[in-house]
Amino acid sequence: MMKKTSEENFEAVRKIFTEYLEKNAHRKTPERFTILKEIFATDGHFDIESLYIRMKNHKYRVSRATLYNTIELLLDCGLVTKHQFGTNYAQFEKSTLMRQHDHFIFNDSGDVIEFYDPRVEEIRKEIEHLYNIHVTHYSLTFYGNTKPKK
Amino acid sequence: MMKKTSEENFEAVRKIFTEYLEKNAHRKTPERFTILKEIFATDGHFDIESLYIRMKNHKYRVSRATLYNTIELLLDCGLVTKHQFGTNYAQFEKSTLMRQHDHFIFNDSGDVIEFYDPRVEEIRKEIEHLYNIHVTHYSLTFYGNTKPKK
DNA sequence: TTAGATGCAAACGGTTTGCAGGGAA
DNA sequence: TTCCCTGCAAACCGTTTGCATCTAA
Repeated sequence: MMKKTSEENFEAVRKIFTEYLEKNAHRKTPERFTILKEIFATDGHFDIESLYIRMKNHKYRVSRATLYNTIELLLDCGLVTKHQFGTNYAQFEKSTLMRQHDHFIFNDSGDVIEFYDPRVEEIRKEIEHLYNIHVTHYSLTFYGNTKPKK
Repeated sequence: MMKKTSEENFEAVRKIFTEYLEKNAHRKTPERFTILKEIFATDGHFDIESLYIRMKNHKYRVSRATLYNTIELLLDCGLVTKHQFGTNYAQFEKSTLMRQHDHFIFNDSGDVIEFYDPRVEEIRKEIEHLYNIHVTHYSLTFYGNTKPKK
């Protein structure tokens, strides 16, 4: 089976966003799609300020207000997820089609390792059952350093 | 075996703080111990602003700067832990002698359920081994609602 | 045509910083 | 007496809001 090209993948993403906007009677403005494209053109985590600067460098006329506005829509339709890694500003991550994952953050550099562990899902189910609650989202983050040499 | 009174427990806490201050050549100011006392006199999570207001209501002369300063010391000696529950302000929790626990946050009210699950520790060990890293701290938080009635 | 979206700048709110005065050692 | 710590207020910075203008529908 052929791997999808990133263009094809982005078309799928664009379609999800388009349908979300139509369904919720939001306008399909060029700004919104430009922001979507910029986010999906880069890997890793980002914050609003760095996205703003990146778009400015690409000569796009955009305001922070619109970035915050659009991120909100992208969160709502699940194309982007939000993290608060212990700092007082939010970081974001484009959603991938790959499975759920968690994070390890290096204390000094802020670098990120992503990992997956099925036991988190088991814990979630047990918590839901135990307290009769419904989990909408969660966050598991480990913080630390590279292991010191012996 | 008799349960310790809260006074006895607080004496233990005061001692930890005192020894920490002495060991690190920090002054044992009355403000620092008043803040410690105020924090341990109340249950649940708190943020700096509510602690500030609480102390003002108790007619203590205290500044936000000193609260931030002192909280930093309390974090450093492990008497307080810091959380960032998806908001853009920090919340704190006095350390208990009980075992490690994690959190469930109600989306609407912000209310907190604490729970413990040993599998988190297993995940931590595996992550450390897998990536050759050392975990200094971590955060597992579920967010959600009460289960809707059928 | 019009209500929703945008860019800009000011406002907001939690946190940090600068500084003169105060007090622990 | 020293210099760390305090209270106060201003600065800082990520985020939100108000508003005139623009534009998708």
